Order: sequence, then C-alpha cells, then structure tokens
Amino acid sequence: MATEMPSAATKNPQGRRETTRAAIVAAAEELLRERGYDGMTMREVAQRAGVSLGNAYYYFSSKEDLVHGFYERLQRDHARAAEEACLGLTTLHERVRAVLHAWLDEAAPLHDFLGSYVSLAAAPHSPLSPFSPQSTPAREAALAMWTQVVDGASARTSTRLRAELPRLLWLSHLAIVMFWVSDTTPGQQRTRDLVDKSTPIIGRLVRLTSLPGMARAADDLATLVQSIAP
Amino acid sequence: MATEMPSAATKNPQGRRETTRAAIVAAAEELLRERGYDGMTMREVAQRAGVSLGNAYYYFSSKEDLVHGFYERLQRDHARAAEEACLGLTTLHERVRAVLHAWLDEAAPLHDFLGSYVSLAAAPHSPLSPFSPQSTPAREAALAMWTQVVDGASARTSTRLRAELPRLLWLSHLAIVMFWVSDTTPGQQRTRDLVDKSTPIIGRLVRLTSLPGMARAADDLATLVQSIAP
DNA sequence: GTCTATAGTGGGATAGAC
DNA sequence: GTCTATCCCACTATAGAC
Repeated sequence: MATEMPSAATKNPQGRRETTRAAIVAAAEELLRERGYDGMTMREVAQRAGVSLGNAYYYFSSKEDLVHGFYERLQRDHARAAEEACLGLTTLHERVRAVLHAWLDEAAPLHDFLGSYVSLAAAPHSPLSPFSPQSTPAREAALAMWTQVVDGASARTSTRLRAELPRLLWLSHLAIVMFWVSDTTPGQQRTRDLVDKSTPIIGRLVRLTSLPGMARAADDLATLVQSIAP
Repeated sequence: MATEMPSAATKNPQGRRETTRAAIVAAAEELLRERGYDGMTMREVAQRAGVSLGNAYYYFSSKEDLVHGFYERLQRDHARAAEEACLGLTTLHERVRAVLHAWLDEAAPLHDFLGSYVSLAAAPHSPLSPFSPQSTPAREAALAMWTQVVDGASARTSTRLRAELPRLLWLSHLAIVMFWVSDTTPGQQRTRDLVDKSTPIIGRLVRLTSLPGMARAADDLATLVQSIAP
C-alpha cells in the first residue's frame, strides 16, 4: 500500500523517476561502448538521454557514480555464471580455474572501461575501491561466491587456512584483474594463460599444507590474510 | 667545447633553464604538501614559482609529468636507505623486512600524495605505471635493488626460484604499497605490522623450497613469475 | 631557446530559479 | 525534478618580447 500504483510511467511521479534514471543509464552504456570512459562526457550522456546536464547530476552525484552500476552488474552476472561453471567440478584448482575463466568471459566486452575503472577504484578513499565501506555488500557477495567455490571442493587442508581461502582467492582475483586490464593480447590470452598456470600451483600448495611440516606455515598465512581483512 | 661556460645562472641561458625548472618543482612540492595533488592547481604552481602558466607547461607537459619526479626521487632515496638498512643482516627475512621498513620511513611524508599517485599510475596505459615502457629504468633499478637484497642473504633455495625472487619481492612491494596508501592508522602502523608478519612467512616458505618434495612447486612458481615479467 | 600575456576549449561539477 | 547559467580547472594556442 505504500506507493500509488505505477502504471503510466511518464504521467506518474513514481514511475517517472525510474524512467529518467533508466534513460540516463542507457545513454551512458551506449556512450561508454562508443567512446570509452574518458571519451564519454556527462553533457553527451545528458543530451542522448534527453535531459539536462543538471538533471543527470540530480540522479548521479558524479561520473564515477554513474558507471559504478555497470561494475556491480558485472559482479552479479559473474556470480551466476560462476555457479554454473563449477557444476560437476570437484577439485579446488578446477573450480577456481572455471570461475576465473567465467569472469574473463563476462568482463571481456568491458575491457577498456574496466581499465579506467580500476584507476578510479585505486584511489585510497574512493567509494569504488573494493576495500571501501560502500563496497561492503559487493565485497561480501564476492566472498560468499568464493566460499561456495571452496566448499564444493574436496581439498583437505588446515581448517584455519580453509576458512581464509575465500578471502585469499578474492585477493588473487583482484590481482588478476589488475594484470588483465593491462593485457593487450588478443582476447586477453596472456591472462588466460596466467590463470591456467597459476591455479594448479594454488591447488598444489593448498594440498601441501596438509603435510605435517607445513601446518605451522599454513596457520601463519591464515592469520596474515585474516589480519588484512577490511 | 659544445656549450658556453655556465657561470651566472640568471644571466646565462644554460643556467636559467635549470633555475626556472627548479623553481617550478619547488613550488609544486610546497603546494603538494599544503593542498594535496587534487588541490594543487597548475595556475597556482606557476604563480608561486614566479612564472607564467605557459612557461610551466613549457617545462612539464602535464600535471602528472610535474609530480612524476617526486616519485622517482623517493625511489632513489629508498635505494640508498635500503643499502644502509641491510648492513649486517644476513637472513633473507631480516633483509626484506629492513628494506620495506626503510621504504615506509622514506615514504611517510608523501603518504597523501602517493594515494593520488597510485590512482594515476593504475591506469593501464599510464606512463606512470610501474609496468610501462617509460618506467623501464626505474623498474630495473628497483629490481637491481631487490637482487642485492637476495644476493646478500644466506638462504638456500632452488636456483630457478632464486633467480625470480627479486621480481617476486618487487611485486610484493607493489602490493604492500597498495595496502599502505589506504592505511589510515597513525604512522601507518597497520602496514608495519603486515610487514613484520609477512616477511618471516616469506623467509620460511623460501626455506621450505629446498625440501625435496617442494622443488617442483618452486620451479613452477619461478616459471609463473617469469612469465608475467613486463 | 626562454618567457609573457591573454584568450579560448572543453569537461566535471554546482547554484539557484522554476 | 528539471532547467539554465555559471564556476573552476587542465590544457592549448598564439603572438610576440628578450
């Protein structure tokens, strides 16, 4: 009962808000593809959306804010794709590999945009930073996804380390993204190779932690990863 | 015989170039401290240096270019300080720890500035990126420094891995810098703790690679690190 | 080759009227 | 919610002084 029924979008205030917003987002998405983040101007976004510049800023406090949604959507799409990609895979290294390749598939069309995005997100106090308080929901969703990846794997390892593995994999993914945005090989093949080479090593190292002599090192590593949690 | 003798700086063209350049750099350094990178405007730098805006752009092609020198100086100062900090230390983990703390000491006054700087440098095609062709001399100087750190240590490890250890440490340092710029604890104490906790683990893992069962994993890791070299 | 003065472009962001 | 007008800044352009 809270809101009046939103039927004719243009006539009714509740629907109009959504409509305008959606028009701005749609225009931004087009221009982002056509010109990239730096080439896309807020003036042009507003013009193509059929609103004034000031109105665009009424809905989005900054250009950063406007494109933030595209990154969030990528994360959601990836979480879905990752679940599917893991089906039937039981070893940790196969599952991690599949999830990372799924990300590369989803992210490929956004390669240029994400290059600009990481630069924005790398700023220490940026709300776009994966470590920022504003990113807490997205970060926890990502950690939840990596937890599922680990939980579905058969690897034996120290319980301390196993509890921190999702965070370690999340951090590794961030590092891979940094590598990927600078990867100019066709289809970002170099990053695919990196994933294919590094995931077996991760798997082997995790397996090694179940050896008696390694338990101490594994626990220390777990403590370390835990201590850098945002 | 190529140039006329440079004697009185203000009167003679050879010296004037240096003098003007230095004035601009000095003004930039002051303003950077007072207002930070974003708050510092090129107009104000020129004004404080007593030159025209156009003249500032005559010497520095962009605002980025102007502040690039500060980062380079930090690197040079660190290389010197690192050498001193390593004197008398023989274990790998002590040496790495000392070098990282030396960096934290040198970088502390630039903490806010470097926050803006990493954002600029994180852009994929930025010449400021540590992976860019323009950064090749700086990158090789850094790798040479880490090579000295490794060479002065008594650690036994697989030769393959030992050859890649400098690059691995350089990459680790980059990761620590990323952590440090976002570290708002007084004196960036959290980063110091991270260094103190992580360096013994690095030392222990390296020692473990001399075990027979680990040689394969060590070689694979070496191959991986080698393959991501810029 | 070094430098000034001035005018201008274009883009992110904001103020305040309606 | 929406607009118009405006600000500020990085950066460019130019024409000429020394």
